[in-house]
Amino acid sequence: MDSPLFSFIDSLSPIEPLKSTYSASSIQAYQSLNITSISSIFTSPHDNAQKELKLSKSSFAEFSESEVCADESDKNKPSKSSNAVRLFACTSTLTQANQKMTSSASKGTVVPAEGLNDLPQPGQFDTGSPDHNTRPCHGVRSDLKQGKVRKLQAFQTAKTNTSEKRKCLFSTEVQLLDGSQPGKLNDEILGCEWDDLISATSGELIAYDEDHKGVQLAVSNAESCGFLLSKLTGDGDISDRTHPTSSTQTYYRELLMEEDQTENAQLVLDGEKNISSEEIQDNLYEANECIPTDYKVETQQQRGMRRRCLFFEAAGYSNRIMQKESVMDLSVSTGKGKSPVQNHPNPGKTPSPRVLRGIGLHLNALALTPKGKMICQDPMTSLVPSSATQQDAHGKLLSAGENFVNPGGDLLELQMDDDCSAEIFLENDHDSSQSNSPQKKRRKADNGDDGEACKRCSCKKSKCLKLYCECFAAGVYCSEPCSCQGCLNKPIHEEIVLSTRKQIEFRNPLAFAPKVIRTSDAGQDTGEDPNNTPASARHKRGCNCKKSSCLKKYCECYQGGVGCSSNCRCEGCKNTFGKRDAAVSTEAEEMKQGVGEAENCGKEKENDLQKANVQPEDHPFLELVPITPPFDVSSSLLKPPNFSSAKPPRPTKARTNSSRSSSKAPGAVHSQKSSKIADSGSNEEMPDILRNDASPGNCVKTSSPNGKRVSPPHNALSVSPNRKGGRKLILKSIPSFPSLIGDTSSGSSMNNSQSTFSTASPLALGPSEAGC
DNA sequence: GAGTTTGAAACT
DNA sequence: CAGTTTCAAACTC
Repeated sequence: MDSPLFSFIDSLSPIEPLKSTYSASSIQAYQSLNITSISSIFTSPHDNAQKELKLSKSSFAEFSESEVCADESDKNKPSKSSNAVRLFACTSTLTQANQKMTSSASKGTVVPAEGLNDLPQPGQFDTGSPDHNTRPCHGVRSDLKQGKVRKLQAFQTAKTNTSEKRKCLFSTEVQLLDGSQPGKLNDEILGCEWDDLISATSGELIAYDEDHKGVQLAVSNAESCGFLLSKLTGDGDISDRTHPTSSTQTYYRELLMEEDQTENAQLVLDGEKNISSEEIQDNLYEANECIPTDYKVETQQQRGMRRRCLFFEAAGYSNRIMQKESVMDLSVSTGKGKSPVQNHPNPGKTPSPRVLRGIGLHLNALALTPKGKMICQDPMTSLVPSSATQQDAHGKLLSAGENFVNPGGDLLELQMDDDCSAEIFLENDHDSSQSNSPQKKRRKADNGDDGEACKRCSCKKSKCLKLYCECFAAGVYCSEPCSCQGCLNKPIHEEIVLSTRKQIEFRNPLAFAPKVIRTSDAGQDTGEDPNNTPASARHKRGCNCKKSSCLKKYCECYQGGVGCSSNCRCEGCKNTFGKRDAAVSTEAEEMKQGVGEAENCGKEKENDLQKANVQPEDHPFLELVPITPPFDVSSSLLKPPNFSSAKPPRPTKARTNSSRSSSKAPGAVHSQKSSKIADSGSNEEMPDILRNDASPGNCVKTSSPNGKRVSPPHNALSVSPNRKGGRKLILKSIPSFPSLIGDTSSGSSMNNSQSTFSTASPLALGPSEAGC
């Protein structure tokens, strides 16, 4: 901070305080933002990826050169709005040179108007071509990141000028452009700058970056954008800002600390407060941001992934793991470890944030259906921090997957999609999605192995604004691969999409919730015993199959790789993953709790056997299924609120749940084990989700939510007295989740933030983002 | 690739 | 809330 650079920068930062403009715009953006943000959220990851790619490649180069110059000049003068972005990039270059800029909060004002303006104006980006999407995303993300950045910066005390930050953000691009710098930049990369920019927008901050020549922020920004969107949508943002959760703060602090903060004074900026939820999210992403330039690409992809991927959650989870374990890798690449994530002593925290991102529950469901395919794609990207090369990323992902116990299965799948993600995104970015092009799909399929990996719809009458549309249901924007007609599920129509989403959610709060809930155990189980996993997971609503005997994809349960449960109203159920009767019995047992355990065991065993027979061979996904838990986690973040508000989609389920819940205590399942207690009847679903979430992180595994069905025998957990051991377990997981998120703040804080989000933005795109 | 089947989603 | 219609995916040929 103190370094001459600082002073130098300060002198440089002629950039006028765009704050006002920026802040105003930013604010507006936030407020209105949701739309943009939403779009960003929904925007298919593909788009983002594309944009990023473009930027990284051609754009960067261009920017780097022309813009850089401009940047310098810009530094003194606010650049043009449109150019702002580029300028940022340029600035990034500058930043590279000077990167360390500290702007005090007071300086925050310094933020270059241009950049700020630009950033704040997501709309501009959006309007643009497919690229727009990316840009907007950046903007959004930048905003999101800003929060993070703020935190980081704040923590760092470093005060970077918004302009600088902007630069940084773009710098990442620049870096990309400049092949030479990447290495250095990587080190420097800090999402911070972006964050700073964002923060600047928010007005809070000031960020500064020190050395971070390049800023990968852009990448993180994209992600952050998603968060922002979610935040925005969620209102939570504001609330969060106003009331930063202790946990978040702590988290940020830690992040900051981890990063370079040591270098920078640990000042807490005003922004810190503001950071709150957003920051949290950002933090989550931060890891990504932090990731070295190399990761940038991946991160970008991740964006797309997030949006799209159902596995989002899983990805997030995996990311966590990745970060934790792989963090080292990242740090290595980055060299400086500025990325909080990497540095984070507490991997858990960082991961948790990501997990939060994973919010997109829907995705889970989708993911399930795709069976891994989808998962593969996005998750991969999302999971992978961002390695220099995708391949690396893959490797990382894989590694990450390995690391993940539960997610592991997911990870595998994720890997698959590298191709898909990249290509798809690229293609998707364009609006073409609407245009019917089965070919695209094919392509995806071809590329992704699983054509399904990438979600694509063929809607003709629904305009992709109904749950009929898989993309929409998954919380992702339609992309090129889609062969839909009259598609309105595009970033350009964010508002429409959001409003529609809200309507649907209003009608059915769980509409976008993951259809299949997996117990945390599932992952483990799957890993260990494929048989169990399926059992663990259950379709929330349950199916209503009559002719398919729950043996075809028509059956959502089957499609999701889960057995039918008491919630199902199917006739002649022959679900290989678990028959309804069995499920019912299991539930009954659960109801009985301890009492019927023995019986359940027997039944479950049978089920398991069946499953075992079927699953392994027939349903690879089962493994995938475990993924859901992670998603759930993320989803839990978003959705919990929703759930709270949400009405049980179907009374029947609710009923069952309620009955179950009765035994369980709502909410608070702070301790994992306590989770048992926790199940609140009301939240059964939520709990499940949460459970899932928690599971990944915690031990969910230990307890098998699945318990219901899965084999109680297998898991003592199942034994859980409560009607559904699995669920109980889930609850447990929930508590754990919070803990993961922020040890400091504790789950509660997290929960709050989450809840706010969820509530705030029905869209939540979290999912989409998460989505991947 | 076209047509049919299926069951969820949406509507009444 | 129940019944019907609409819709798009899944499936079949």
